[in-house]
Amino acid sequence: MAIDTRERILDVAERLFGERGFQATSLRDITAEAGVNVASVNYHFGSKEALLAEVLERRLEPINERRLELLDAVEARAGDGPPALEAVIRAFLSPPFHRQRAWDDDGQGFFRLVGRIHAETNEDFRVTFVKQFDEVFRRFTAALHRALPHLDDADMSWRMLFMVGSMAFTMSWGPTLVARGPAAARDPEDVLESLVLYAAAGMAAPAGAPAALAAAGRR
Amino acid sequence: MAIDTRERILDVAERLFGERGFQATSLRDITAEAGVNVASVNYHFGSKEALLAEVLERRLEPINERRLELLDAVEARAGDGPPALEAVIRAFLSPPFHRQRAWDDDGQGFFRLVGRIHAETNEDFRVTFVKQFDEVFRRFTAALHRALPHLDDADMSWRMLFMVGSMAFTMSWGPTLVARGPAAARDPEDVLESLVLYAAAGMAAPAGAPAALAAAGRR
DNA sequence: GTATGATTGAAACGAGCGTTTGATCGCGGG
DNA sequence: CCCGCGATCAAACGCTCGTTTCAATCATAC
Repeated sequence: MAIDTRERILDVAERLFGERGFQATSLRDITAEAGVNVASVNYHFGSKEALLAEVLERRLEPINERRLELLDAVEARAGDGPPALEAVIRAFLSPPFHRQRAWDDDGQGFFRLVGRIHAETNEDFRVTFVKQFDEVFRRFTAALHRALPHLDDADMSWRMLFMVGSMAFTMSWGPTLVARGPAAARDPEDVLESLVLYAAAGMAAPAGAPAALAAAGRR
Repeated sequence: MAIDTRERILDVAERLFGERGFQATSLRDITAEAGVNVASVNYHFGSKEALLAEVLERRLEPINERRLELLDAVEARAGDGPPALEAVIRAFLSPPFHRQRAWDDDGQGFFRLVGRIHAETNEDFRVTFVKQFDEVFRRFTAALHRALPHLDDADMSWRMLFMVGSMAFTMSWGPTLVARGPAAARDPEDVLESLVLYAAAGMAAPAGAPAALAAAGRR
């Protein structure tokens, strides 16, 4: 049919990967729903894995670009001083949320996919996946170090992992939570704001006592 | 062979599900490595899905029991007053970590599996999975409400999702992070402590402004 | 020692998977 | 007009999957 076969495949794949996961979605599911031939995936993308990579890249590239733009603005505003913690965190967290106007949007496919992708796939894919975030992580780590000089490298690494975890989990389970607990239903924009406040407070928490000492004190 | 076929299958399944994910692990992988017949999985457990359920239950039941025990102690200590926030959070977060003495432990299989399982599987399984946490969630929600009276139901739901997200993500990616970034390598016990501090600070963050108002103010 | 019921074993089943093939279509340039 | 080529199609390939079958084996109670 053919307005653009490639684009149709990418759209459907994004949604189905998000809904069911990568492994559980077959190329036949995707192509049937997109109204194209099975062979077209391998013709246009080469393989199922390559399709996943392209689905992710199509969305992640603009998101990571936007993150860096926002961080540039925050750092410019800060001049030589430390950047504002909350602003740095907002620069990191807001871009993926801004595709998601409502919880049942079309964007939901990608939203959930990003949440999922962190837990699925094998170790090799993780490495490839992480590489796409290389610059983003370097820049944000540096900015956060300036905003939070009391944290050492290890503390910072773990806290960033905590932050990304909250984000990924929210993207993956948010729709489920909203669908089942009416009390929790809120604008995605408000959830983002809530997440920014939470992460900023967590990041700014006092550093834990050094390893061995703290452990000895507790036991 | 045969000390206990059931147990051997559960052990190997736990590790492989953790390493590769549920869908990506075949019963033939599991049974070959356990040195048992393929048919024994269906004989002892009924199906692959039922095997997963039992793998999870074997570990989660004692973990959730321990969580409630610890919460009982915290609440007893608090008497009629509000329980200590950090203690409540530690009661929730510490049990799954205490199976994990080192990052390359045998316990790692389950550790990573729990992280993975939150993002894998289909919507139906999620519902079943969540039910196992019903009491735990109710009890901890109530305790946290007492410790943090300034949060409404929606705020609390989302912040608990954030907390669980940090935990799950740490369990899933912690080993990867440690393996690749030597700076981040720390005792799991210290990472737990770091996570408790982070989550307590995040939970205690001021409540966001009401939805529409905050949005209007920002835009 | 033999009957009995639980467990294990080798083999096969049918279905679904990702991928490949080779014919066919549609269309813009010579 | 038709040639050439990218795009599409139906069909098939080879493989792996979860599950089932049914005979062989084992442990136990009589």
